[in-house]
Amino acid sequence: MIATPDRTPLPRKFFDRPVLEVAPDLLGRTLVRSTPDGPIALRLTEVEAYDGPNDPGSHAYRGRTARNEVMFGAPGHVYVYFTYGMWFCMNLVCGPEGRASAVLLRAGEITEGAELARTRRLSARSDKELAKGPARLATALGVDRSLNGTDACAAGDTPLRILTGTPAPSDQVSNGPRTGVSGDGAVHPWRYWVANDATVSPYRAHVPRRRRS
DNA sequence: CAGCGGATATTCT
DNA sequence: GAATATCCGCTGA
Repeated sequence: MIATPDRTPLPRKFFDRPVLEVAPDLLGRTLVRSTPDGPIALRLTEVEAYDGPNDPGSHAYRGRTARNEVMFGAPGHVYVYFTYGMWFCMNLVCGPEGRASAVLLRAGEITEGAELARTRRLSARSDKELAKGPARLATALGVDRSLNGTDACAAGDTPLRILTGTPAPSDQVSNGPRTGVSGDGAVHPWRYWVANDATVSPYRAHVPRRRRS
């Protein structure tokens, strides 16, 4: 069989599957962010699955709101949320439509456009840290709320798409509890990462923080 | 290196 | 009012 062309975007049917199938299958794939200043490419090394109605850790667990409405739409679209008053995080909506499941993109290795990513991540002490964490990943790629609802499967020079590429071999994929998730949602081992990869973010258990007076 | 406080939108109570 | 799918800069070992 002829090798798949490297720049082919993943089709919508890739995302129209249960989120627990899609999440590990995304590891090793390349995300391309096209900007007026040039492209940035990222090899995904860490993701987390959120399964709408069955998942207390999901933004969609308590139903549809203005913030999470993209999760209830078609697979293959980008859900961007703003958190802790400062940061953006990006997800890819999975199937079936209406289930409100999505994969949070937590970390990756910048493989193209590192110079551009560095200008957005001035605090990074090495290139390994450019996208080591979900908010860092979104910052490095210049992703904000204006891209919420973007179709990652559309043809042409779109702002965001995932290339077919080659997934990480399953024997190199590890999984465990999700980062920063509390309560009943913490029991699910739905964080997936490429084993022994230096760009994977450190695990942090959920810690409630006292509010300032 | 570990620990902790600050920033403060969005949602739920 | 309180918690959260986070990160950064400072403090002290």
